[in-house]
Amino acid sequence: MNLVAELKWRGMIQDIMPGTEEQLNKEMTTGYIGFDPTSDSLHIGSLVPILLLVHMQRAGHKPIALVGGATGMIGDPTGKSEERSFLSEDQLQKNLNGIQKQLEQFLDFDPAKPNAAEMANNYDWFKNISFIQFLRDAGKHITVNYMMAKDSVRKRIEGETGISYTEFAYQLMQGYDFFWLYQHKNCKLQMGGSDQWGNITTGTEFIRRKAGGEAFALTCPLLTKADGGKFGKSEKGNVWLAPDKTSPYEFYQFWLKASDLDAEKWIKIFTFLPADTIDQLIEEHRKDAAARLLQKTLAKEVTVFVHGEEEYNKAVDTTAKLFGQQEAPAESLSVEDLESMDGVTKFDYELSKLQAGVDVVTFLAETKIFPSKGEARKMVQGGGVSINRKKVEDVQFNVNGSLLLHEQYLLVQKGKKHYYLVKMA
RNA sequence: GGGCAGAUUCCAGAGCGGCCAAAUGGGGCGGACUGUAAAUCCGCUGUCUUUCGACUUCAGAGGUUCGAAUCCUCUUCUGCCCA
Repeated sequence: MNLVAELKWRGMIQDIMPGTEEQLNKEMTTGYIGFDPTSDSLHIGSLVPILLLVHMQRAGHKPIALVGGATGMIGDPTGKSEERSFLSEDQLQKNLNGIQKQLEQFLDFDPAKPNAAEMANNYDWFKNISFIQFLRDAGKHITVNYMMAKDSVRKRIEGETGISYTEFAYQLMQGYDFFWLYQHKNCKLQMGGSDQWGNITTGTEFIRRKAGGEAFALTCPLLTKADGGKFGKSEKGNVWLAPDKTSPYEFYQFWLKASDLDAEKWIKIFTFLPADTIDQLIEEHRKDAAARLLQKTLAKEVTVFVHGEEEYNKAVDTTAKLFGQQEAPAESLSVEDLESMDGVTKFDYELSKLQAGVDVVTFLAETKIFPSKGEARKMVQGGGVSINRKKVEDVQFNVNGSLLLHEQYLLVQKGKKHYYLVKMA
Protein backbone atom coordinates (compact mmCIF):
# COMPACT_ATOMS: atom_id res chain seq x y z
CA MET A 1 0.00 0.00 0.00
CA ASN A 2 1.48 3.38 -0.86
CA LEU A 3 1.78 6.13 1.69
CA VAL A 4 -1.24 8.14 0.64
CA ALA A 5 -3.49 5.10 0.49
CA GLU A 6 -2.25 4.04 3.90
CA LEU A 7 -2.90 7.45 5.42
CA LYS A 8 -6.29 7.64 3.79
CA TRP A 9 -7.32 4.33 5.19
CA ARG A 10 -6.21 5.40 8.63
CA GLY A 11 -8.33 8.51 8.41
CA MET A 12 -5.30 10.76 8.60
CA ILE A 13 -5.94 12.84 5.52
CA GLN A 14 -8.20 15.82 5.54
CA ASP A 15 -6.99 17.74 2.50
CA ILE A 16 -4.48 16.80 -0.10
CA MET A 17 -3.22 18.84 -2.97
CA PRO A 18 -3.66 17.31 -6.42
CA GLY A 19 -0.49 15.62 -7.59
CA THR A 20 0.80 14.86 -4.11
CA GLU A 21 0.24 11.14 -4.42
CA GLU A 22 1.97 11.01 -7.80
CA GLN A 23 4.93 12.90 -6.40
CA LEU A 24 5.27 10.50 -3.50
CA ASN A 25 5.07 7.51 -5.79
CA LYS A 26 7.57 8.98 -8.20
CA GLU A 27 10.58 9.44 -5.95
CA MET A 28 11.89 9.75 -2.46
CA THR A 29 10.32 13.00 -1.34
CA THR A 30 11.31 15.31 1.46
CA GLY A 31 8.46 16.61 3.55
CA TYR A 32 8.25 18.73 6.63
CA ILE A 33 5.98 19.68 9.47
CA GLY A 34 6.42 22.68 11.72
CA PHE A 35 5.91 22.59 15.47
CA ASP A 36 5.09 25.70 17.45
CA PRO A 37 7.16 26.26 20.56
CA THR A 38 4.17 27.35 22.62
CA SER A 39 5.14 25.03 25.46
CA ASP A 40 8.17 23.07 26.59
CA SER A 41 6.50 19.79 25.76
CA LEU A 42 4.36 18.53 22.95
CA HIS A 43 0.99 17.09 23.83
CA ILE A 44 -0.97 14.33 22.24
CA GLY A 45 -2.54 16.72 19.79
CA SER A 46 0.89 16.99 18.17
CA LEU A 47 1.13 13.26 18.04
CA VAL A 48 -0.82 13.07 14.78
CA PRO A 49 1.61 15.29 12.86
CA ILE A 50 4.49 13.38 14.41
CA LEU A 51 2.94 10.16 13.20
CA LEU A 52 2.62 11.62 9.73
CA LEU A 53 6.36 12.12 9.72
CA VAL A 54 6.94 8.62 11.02
CA HIS A 55 4.68 7.11 8.37
CA MET A 56 6.52 9.11 5.78
CA GLN A 57 9.86 7.84 6.87
CA ARG A 58 8.63 4.26 7.05
CA ALA A 59 7.46 4.62 3.48
CA GLY A 60 10.97 5.59 2.48
CA HIS A 61 10.61 9.34 2.34
CA LYS A 62 12.64 11.91 4.17
CA PRO A 63 11.00 13.79 7.08
CA ILE A 64 12.06 17.16 8.41
CA ALA A 65 10.80 18.27 11.79
CA LEU A 66 10.89 22.02 12.02
CA VAL A 67 10.66 23.95 15.24
CA GLY A 68 9.51 27.50 14.99
CA GLY A 69 12.22 29.48 16.70
CA ALA A 70 11.40 32.50 14.55
CA THR A 71 7.70 32.05 13.99
CA GLY A 72 7.30 31.38 17.70
CA MET A 73 8.34 34.97 18.28
CA ILE A 74 5.42 36.15 16.16
CA GLY A 75 2.49 33.86 16.94
CA ASP A 76 0.22 32.01 14.58
CA PRO A 77 -3.22 33.63 14.44
CA THR A 78 -4.76 30.38 13.21
CA GLY A 79 -7.62 29.29 15.38
CA LYS A 80 -7.11 32.18 17.77
CA SER A 81 -9.93 34.62 18.14
CA GLU A 82 -7.69 37.12 19.85
CA GLU A 83 -4.26 38.56 19.56
CA ARG A 84 -1.78 36.72 21.72
CA SER A 85 0.93 38.04 23.94
CA PHE A 86 4.52 37.24 23.12
CA LEU A 87 6.50 34.51 24.73
CA SER A 88 9.57 35.70 26.56
CA GLU A 89 12.80 34.75 24.88
CA ASP A 90 13.88 32.62 27.81
CA GLN A 91 10.65 30.71 27.71
CA LEU A 92 10.90 30.34 23.98
CA GLN A 93 14.38 28.88 24.22
CA LYS A 94 13.27 26.46 26.89
CA ASN A 95 10.32 25.41 24.79
CA LEU A 96 12.42 24.90 21.70
CA ASN A 97 14.84 22.67 23.55
CA GLY A 98 12.09 20.60 25.10
CA ILE A 99 10.22 20.07 21.88
CA GLN A 100 13.30 19.33 19.88
CA LYS A 101 14.33 16.64 22.34
CA GLN A 102 10.94 15.01 22.12
CA LEU A 103 10.81 15.03 18.36
CA GLU A 104 14.19 13.37 18.26
CA GLN A 105 12.90 10.30 20.00
CA PHE A 106 10.28 9.47 17.39
CA LEU A 107 12.21 9.69 14.16
CA ASP A 108 15.28 7.97 12.85
CA PHE A 109 18.13 10.44 12.44
CA ASP A 110 20.76 7.88 11.49
CA PRO A 111 22.79 9.78 8.88
CA ALA A 112 23.78 6.55 7.20
CA LYS A 113 20.27 6.24 5.84
CA PRO A 114 19.35 8.09 2.68
CA ASN A 115 16.07 9.15 4.19
CA ALA A 116 17.43 10.11 7.60
CA ALA A 117 15.22 12.52 9.44
CA GLU A 118 16.40 16.07 9.92
CA MET A 119 15.72 18.76 12.44
CA ALA A 120 15.39 22.37 11.45
CA ASN A 121 14.81 25.64 13.23
CA ASN A 122 13.51 28.49 11.14
CA TYR A 123 15.33 30.96 13.34
CA ASP A 124 18.48 29.80 11.56
CA TRP A 125 17.45 31.45 8.32
CA PHE A 126 15.29 34.24 9.63
CA LYS A 127 17.92 35.65 11.95
CA ASN A 128 19.94 36.99 9.02
CA ILE A 129 17.12 38.50 7.04
CA SER A 130 16.54 42.20 7.39
CA PHE A 131 13.08 43.65 7.35
CA ILE A 132 13.68 45.42 4.07
CA GLN A 133 15.08 42.31 2.54
CA PHE A 134 12.09 40.34 3.68
CA LEU A 135 9.65 42.81 2.21
CA ARG A 136 11.51 42.72 -1.10
CA ASP A 137 12.08 38.96 -1.17
CA ALA A 138 8.92 37.64 0.30
CA GLY A 139 6.32 40.35 0.63
CA LYS A 140 6.34 41.26 -3.02
CA HIS A 141 5.27 37.85 -4.21
CA ILE A 142 2.08 37.48 -2.31
CA THR A 143 -0.74 39.99 -2.45
CA VAL A 144 -2.48 41.21 0.61
CA ASN A 145 -5.71 40.22 -1.10
CA TYR A 146 -4.48 36.64 -1.18
CA MET A 147 -3.43 36.75 2.44
CA MET A 148 -6.68 38.25 3.60
CA ALA A 149 -8.71 35.57 1.95
CA LYS A 150 -7.30 32.96 4.35
CA ASP A 151 -9.74 31.73 6.90
CA SER A 152 -7.49 32.42 9.85
CA VAL A 153 -7.10 36.04 8.81
CA ARG A 154 -10.62 36.61 7.56
CA LYS A 155 -12.15 35.41 10.78
CA ARG A 156 -10.08 37.87 12.69
CA ILE A 157 -10.83 40.71 10.34
CA GLU A 158 -14.52 40.00 10.49
CA GLY A 159 -14.39 39.29 14.19
CA GLU A 160 -14.44 41.72 17.04
CA THR A 161 -10.83 41.95 17.99
CA GLY A 162 -9.04 42.51 14.72
CA ILE A 163 -5.58 41.31 13.90
CA SER A 164 -2.24 43.01 14.27
CA TYR A 165 0.16 43.43 11.38
CA THR A 166 2.51 41.07 13.20
CA GLU A 167 0.14 38.14 13.26
CA PHE A 168 -1.10 38.96 9.81
CA ALA A 169 2.44 38.53 8.55
CA TYR A 170 2.74 35.11 10.11
CA GLN A 171 1.60 33.19 7.07
CA LEU A 172 4.21 34.92 5.02
CA MET A 173 6.88 33.65 7.36
CA GLN A 174 5.58 30.13 7.23
CA GLY A 175 5.36 30.40 3.48
CA TYR A 176 8.93 31.56 3.38
CA ASP A 177 9.96 28.56 5.51
CA PHE A 178 8.54 26.23 2.93
CA PHE A 179 10.27 28.14 0.18
CA TRP A 180 13.58 28.04 2.01
CA LEU A 181 13.34 24.32 2.59
CA TYR A 182 12.34 23.85 -1.03
CA GLN A 183 15.44 25.65 -2.18
CA HIS A 184 17.94 24.30 0.29
CA LYS A 185 16.63 20.86 1.11
CA ASN A 186 14.64 20.07 -1.98
CA CYS A 187 11.61 19.79 0.28
CA LYS A 188 8.47 19.49 -1.78
CA LEU A 189 5.82 18.62 0.74
CA GLN A 190 4.44 20.29 3.80
CA MET A 191 2.07 18.53 6.13
CA GLY A 192 0.24 19.59 9.26
CA GLY A 193 -3.13 19.82 10.95
CA SER A 194 -6.02 20.88 8.74
CA ASP A 195 -6.05 24.28 10.40
CA GLN A 196 -2.68 24.83 8.77
CA TRP A 197 -4.01 24.42 5.24
CA GLY A 198 -4.11 28.14 4.63
CA ASN A 199 -0.57 28.70 5.85
CA ILE A 200 0.68 25.75 3.85
CA THR A 201 -0.88 26.84 0.59
CA THR A 202 0.65 30.26 1.01
CA GLY A 203 3.92 28.35 0.93
CA THR A 204 3.15 26.37 -2.22
CA GLU A 205 1.91 29.53 -3.87
CA PHE A 206 5.07 31.31 -2.87
CA ILE A 207 7.23 28.55 -4.31
CA ARG A 208 5.25 28.62 -7.52
CA ARG A 209 5.45 32.37 -7.99
CA LYS A 210 8.97 32.97 -6.82
CA ALA A 211 10.73 29.84 -8.00
CA GLY A 212 8.31 28.52 -10.54
CA GLY A 213 8.49 25.28 -8.64
CA GLU A 214 5.88 22.77 -7.71
CA ALA A 215 5.26 21.88 -4.08
CA PHE A 216 2.62 19.84 -2.38
CA ALA A 217 0.49 19.80 0.71
CA LEU A 218 -1.31 17.35 2.87
CA THR A 219 -3.18 17.87 6.10
CA CYS A 220 -4.62 15.60 8.74
CA PRO A 221 -7.97 16.16 10.40
CA LEU A 222 -8.10 17.86 13.75
CA LEU A 223 -9.37 15.38 16.24
CA THR A 224 -12.43 15.80 18.32
CA LYS A 225 -14.17 13.38 20.58
CA ALA A 226 -17.35 11.64 19.55
CA ASP A 227 -19.24 13.65 22.14
CA GLY A 228 -17.97 16.87 20.63
CA GLY A 229 -15.48 17.59 23.37
CA LYS A 230 -11.94 18.70 22.85
CA PHE A 231 -9.47 15.98 22.08
CA GLY A 232 -6.48 15.56 24.30
CA LYS A 233 -7.77 16.99 27.53
CA SER A 234 -8.00 15.02 30.70
CA GLU A 235 -9.25 16.07 34.11
CA LYS A 236 -5.87 17.61 34.72
CA GLY A 237 -5.73 19.54 31.48
CA ASN A 238 -3.60 18.73 28.50
CA VAL A 239 -2.20 15.27 28.10
CA TRP A 240 1.50 15.83 27.55
CA LEU A 241 4.13 13.63 26.05
CA ALA A 242 6.64 14.58 28.73
CA PRO A 243 6.51 12.02 31.55
CA ASP A 244 7.08 14.66 34.20
CA LYS A 245 4.00 16.56 33.06
CA THR A 246 1.71 13.62 32.45
CA SER A 247 2.87 10.42 34.09
CA PRO A 248 2.92 7.31 31.90
CA TYR A 249 0.17 5.92 34.10
CA GLU A 250 -2.07 8.92 33.43
CA PHE A 251 -1.12 8.78 29.80
CA TYR A 252 -2.13 5.13 29.62
CA GLN A 253 -5.36 5.89 31.47
CA PHE A 254 -6.24 8.59 28.98
CA TRP A 255 -6.36 6.12 26.12
CA LEU A 256 -7.97 3.44 28.18
CA LYS A 257 -10.87 5.75 28.96
CA ALA A 258 -11.62 6.39 25.31
CA SER A 259 -15.21 5.88 24.29
CA ASP A 260 -16.03 3.04 21.88
CA LEU A 261 -16.52 5.30 18.93
CA ASP A 262 -13.36 7.22 19.57
CA ALA A 263 -11.34 4.07 20.13
CA GLU A 264 -12.31 2.72 16.71
CA LYS A 265 -11.14 5.90 15.08
CA TRP A 266 -8.09 6.47 17.19
CA ILE A 267 -6.62 3.02 16.92
CA LYS A 268 -6.21 3.56 13.21
CA ILE A 269 -4.55 6.90 13.66
CA PHE A 270 -2.36 6.35 16.67
CA THR A 271 -1.09 2.83 16.16
CA PHE A 272 0.87 1.21 13.40
CA LEU A 273 -1.20 -1.97 13.49
CA PRO A 274 -2.06 -3.24 10.02
CA ALA A 275 -5.56 -3.01 8.60
CA ASP A 276 -6.59 -6.62 9.03
CA THR A 277 -5.48 -6.68 12.67
CA ILE A 278 -7.48 -3.58 13.40
CA ASP A 279 -10.55 -4.82 11.58
CA GLN A 280 -10.39 -7.96 13.62
CA LEU A 281 -10.01 -6.04 16.87
CA ILE A 282 -12.99 -3.90 16.06
CA GLU A 283 -15.08 -6.91 15.28
CA GLU A 284 -14.12 -8.62 18.53
CA HIS A 285 -14.74 -5.46 20.45
CA ARG A 286 -18.25 -5.19 19.08
CA LYS A 287 -19.02 -8.70 20.24
CA ASP A 288 -17.93 -7.98 23.77
CA ALA A 289 -17.58 -4.29 24.33
CA ALA A 290 -17.29 -4.64 28.08
CA ALA A 291 -13.89 -6.30 27.69
CA ARG A 292 -12.67 -3.04 26.14
CA LEU A 293 -10.18 -4.87 24.02
CA LEU A 294 -9.96 -1.93 21.67
CA GLN A 295 -9.17 0.59 24.36
CA LYS A 296 -6.60 -1.72 25.92
CA THR A 297 -4.82 -2.30 22.64
CA LEU A 298 -4.90 1.35 21.76
CA ALA A 299 -3.56 2.35 25.16
CA LYS A 300 -0.84 -0.24 24.94
CA GLU A 301 0.38 0.69 21.50
CA VAL A 302 0.46 4.41 22.11
CA THR A 303 2.01 4.17 25.57
CA VAL A 304 4.75 1.88 24.30
CA PHE A 305 5.40 4.19 21.39
CA VAL A 306 5.72 7.27 23.54
CA HIS A 307 7.05 5.97 26.86
CA GLY A 308 8.46 2.55 26.10
CA GLU A 309 7.62 -0.99 27.11
CA GLU A 310 8.79 -0.71 30.67
CA GLU A 311 6.66 2.29 31.55
CA TYR A 312 3.72 0.65 29.85
CA ASN A 313 4.08 -2.44 32.03
CA LYS A 314 4.19 -0.32 35.15
CA ALA A 315 1.09 1.54 34.08
CA VAL A 316 -0.75 -1.71 33.48
CA ASP A 317 0.37 -3.00 36.85
CA THR A 318 -0.89 0.03 38.65
CA THR A 319 -4.12 -0.07 36.71
CA ALA A 320 -4.65 -3.71 37.65
CA LYS A 321 -4.12 -2.95 41.32
CA LEU A 322 -6.43 0.00 41.39
CA PHE A 323 -9.16 -1.09 39.05
CA GLY A 324 -8.63 -4.85 38.83
CA GLN A 325 -10.88 -5.95 41.61
CA GLN A 326 -12.77 -2.93 42.68
CA GLU A 327 -14.74 -4.93 45.18
CA ALA A 328 -11.62 -6.26 46.87
CA PRO A 329 -11.00 -4.42 50.13
CA ALA A 330 -8.14 -2.01 50.17
CA GLU A 331 -6.64 -4.15 52.91
CA SER A 332 -5.83 -6.81 50.35
CA LEU A 333 -3.19 -4.62 48.75
CA SER A 334 0.30 -5.48 49.95
CA VAL A 335 2.95 -2.99 50.93
CA GLU A 336 4.69 -3.71 47.62
CA ASP A 337 1.46 -3.11 45.75
CA LEU A 338 1.03 0.26 47.32
CA GLU A 339 4.64 1.32 46.98
CA SER A 340 4.92 0.29 43.37
CA MET A 341 1.94 2.21 42.10
CA ASP A 342 3.72 4.42 39.63
CA GLY A 343 1.86 7.46 38.54
CA VAL A 344 -0.40 7.63 41.55
CA THR A 345 0.15 10.90 43.33
CA LYS A 346 1.73 10.37 46.71
CA PHE A 347 1.49 12.54 49.78
CA ASP A 348 3.05 12.44 53.23
CA TYR A 349 1.27 13.02 56.48
CA GLU A 350 2.35 13.09 60.09
CA LEU A 351 1.64 9.86 61.86
CA SER A 352 1.17 11.53 65.22
CA LYS A 353 -1.52 13.85 63.87
CA LEU A 354 -3.37 10.97 62.36
CA GLN A 355 -3.24 8.88 65.51
CA ALA A 356 -4.74 11.71 67.42
CA GLY A 357 -7.59 11.70 64.91
CA VAL A 358 -8.53 14.38 62.39
CA ASP A 359 -11.75 15.17 60.62
CA VAL A 360 -11.72 14.26 56.92
CA VAL A 361 -11.98 17.79 55.67
CA THR A 362 -8.92 18.95 57.55
CA PHE A 363 -7.10 15.80 56.60
CA LEU A 364 -7.81 16.23 52.90
CA ALA A 365 -6.75 19.84 52.95
CA GLU A 366 -3.60 19.27 54.99
CA THR A 367 -2.40 16.46 52.78
CA LYS A 368 -2.84 18.85 49.85
CA ILE A 369 -5.11 16.42 48.07
CA PHE A 370 -7.50 19.35 48.01
CA PRO A 371 -6.33 22.94 47.92
CA SER A 372 -8.64 24.10 50.69
CA LYS A 373 -11.06 22.91 53.29
CA GLY A 374 -13.91 24.44 51.38
CA GLU A 375 -13.23 22.37 48.31
CA ALA A 376 -12.64 19.24 50.31
CA ARG A 377 -15.94 19.71 52.07
CA LYS A 378 -17.86 20.27 48.87
CA MET A 379 -16.45 17.13 47.38
CA VAL A 380 -17.21 15.04 50.46
CA GLN A 381 -20.73 16.43 50.53
CA GLY A 382 -21.10 15.53 46.90
CA GLY A 383 -20.09 11.99 47.64
CA GLY A 384 -16.84 12.20 45.74
CA VAL A 385 -14.32 11.05 48.30
CA SER A 386 -13.40 7.54 49.37
CA ILE A 387 -10.77 6.37 51.80
CA ASN A 388 -9.52 2.83 51.42
CA ARG A 389 -12.25 2.31 48.85
CA LYS A 390 -15.03 3.15 51.28
CA LYS A 391 -17.01 6.22 50.50
CA VAL A 392 -16.84 8.93 53.12
CA GLU A 393 -20.46 9.82 53.77
CA ASP A 394 -20.07 12.34 56.53
CA VAL A 395 -18.21 15.62 56.65
CA GLN A 396 -17.55 14.95 60.35
CA PHE A 397 -15.93 11.60 59.58
CA ASN A 398 -12.90 11.06 61.78
CA VAL A 399 -9.69 9.84 60.21
CA ASN A 400 -7.47 8.01 62.65
CA GLY A 401 -4.87 5.30 63.12
CA SER A 402 -7.32 2.44 62.89
CA LEU A 403 -7.80 3.05 59.17
CA LEU A 404 -4.17 2.66 58.26
CA LEU A 405 -3.18 -0.03 55.83
CA HIS A 406 -0.01 -1.79 56.95
CA GLU A 407 0.24 0.77 59.71
CA GLN A 408 1.30 3.51 57.37
CA TYR A 409 -0.84 4.02 54.27
CA LEU A 410 -4.16 5.48 53.35
CA LEU A 411 -5.59 5.09 49.87
CA VAL A 412 -7.68 8.12 49.03
CA GLN A 413 -9.91 8.47 46.00
CA LYS A 414 -11.23 11.64 44.54
CA GLY A 415 -14.03 10.63 42.29
CA LYS A 416 -13.83 7.13 41.00
CA LYS A 417 -10.72 7.38 38.95
CA HIS A 418 -8.26 9.50 40.83
CA TYR A 419 -6.18 7.79 43.43
CA TYR A 420 -3.82 9.29 45.97
CA LEU A 421 -1.59 7.41 48.32
CA VAL A 422 -0.95 9.03 51.66
CA LYS A 423 2.03 7.73 53.54
CA MET A 424 2.63 8.38 57.22
CA ALA A 425 5.91 9.96 58.17
C1' G B 1 -8.37 63.77 13.27
C1' G B 2 -14.26 63.39 13.76
C1' G B 3 -18.67 60.36 14.96
C1' C B 4 -20.90 55.89 16.84
C1' A B 5 -20.87 51.18 19.44
C1' G B 6 -18.54 48.20 22.93
C1' A B 7 -15.09 45.98 27.18
C1' U B 8 -19.20 41.41 32.66
C1' U B 9 -17.12 35.71 36.33
C1' C B 10 -13.34 29.59 32.10
C1' C B 11 -16.26 30.77 27.26
C1' A B 12 -20.74 32.79 25.08
C1' G B 13 -24.08 36.12 26.91
C1' A B 14 -28.05 38.64 30.39
C1' G B 15 -28.02 42.48 33.99
C1' C B 16 -28.59 48.96 33.34
C1' G B 17 -28.78 52.43 41.27
C1' G B 18 -30.22 48.38 46.42
C1' C B 19 -33.55 41.87 45.92
C1' C B 20 -26.02 40.87 42.28
C1' A B 21 -21.00 36.73 43.62
C1' A B 22 -24.25 38.51 39.27
C1' A B 23 -29.82 35.04 34.97
C1' U B 24 -29.28 31.40 31.07
C1' G B 25 -26.43 28.17 27.95
C1' G B 26 -21.74 25.77 27.14
C1' G B 27 -17.49 23.80 29.36
C1' G B 28 -15.27 21.71 33.80
C1' C B 29 -15.72 18.69 38.30
C1' G B 30 -18.57 15.19 41.25
C1' G B 31 -22.83 11.57 41.95
C1' A B 32 -26.48 7.67 40.03
C1' C B 33 -26.69 4.03 35.90
C1' U B 34 -22.75 1.21 33.17
C1' G B 35 -18.02 -1.45 30.76
C1' U B 36 -12.72 3.29 34.39
C1' A B 37 -17.77 3.72 27.54
C1' A B 38 -21.84 6.55 25.24
C1' A B 39 -26.68 8.53 26.19
C1' U B 40 -29.66 10.14 30.32
C1' C B 41 -30.75 12.18 35.11
C1' C B 42 -28.97 14.86 39.65
C1' G B 43 -25.45 18.17 42.44
C1' C B 44 -21.28 21.73 42.56
C1' U B 45 -18.76 25.57 39.74
C1' G B 46 -15.10 33.67 42.63
C1' U B 47 -11.79 32.86 47.23
C1' C B 48 -11.73 31.55 52.39
C1' U B 49 -14.92 29.53 56.03
C1' U B 50 -18.45 23.97 60.24
C1' U B 51 -23.21 27.60 60.21
C1' C B 52 -23.60 32.70 60.34
C1' G B 53 -20.48 35.16 57.40
C1' A B 54 -15.92 37.59 55.67
C1' C B 55 -13.11 39.05 51.53
C1' U B 56 -11.96 40.04 46.16
C1' U B 57 -14.45 40.55 41.16
C1' C B 58 -18.11 43.23 36.18
C1' A B 59 -11.23 47.03 31.22
C1' G B 60 -8.18 51.04 34.48
C1' A B 61 -8.21 55.61 37.55
C1' G B 62 -11.13 59.06 39.92
C1' G B 63 -16.10 61.04 41.27
C1' U B 64 -21.67 61.31 42.51
C1' U B 65 -24.58 58.47 46.22
C1' C B 66 -26.40 55.95 52.57
C1' G B 67 -25.45 52.35 48.52
C1' A B 68 -22.60 51.48 41.77
C1' A B 69 -21.41 46.00 37.21
C1' U B 70 -25.27 49.63 36.71
C1' C B 71 -24.84 57.24 36.82
C1' C B 72 -20.66 61.10 35.69
C1' U B 73 -15.34 62.32 34.17
C1' C B 74 -10.79 60.96 32.27
C1' U B 75 -7.57 56.88 30.43
C1' U B 76 -6.59 52.30 27.82
C1' C B 77 -8.11 48.69 24.29
C1' U B 78 -11.50 46.89 20.27
C1' G B 79 -15.06 47.18 16.30
C1' C B 80 -17.87 50.15 12.73
C1' C B 81 -18.55 54.72 9.91
C1' C B 82 -16.59 59.60 8.06
C1' A B 83 -11.80 62.21 6.75
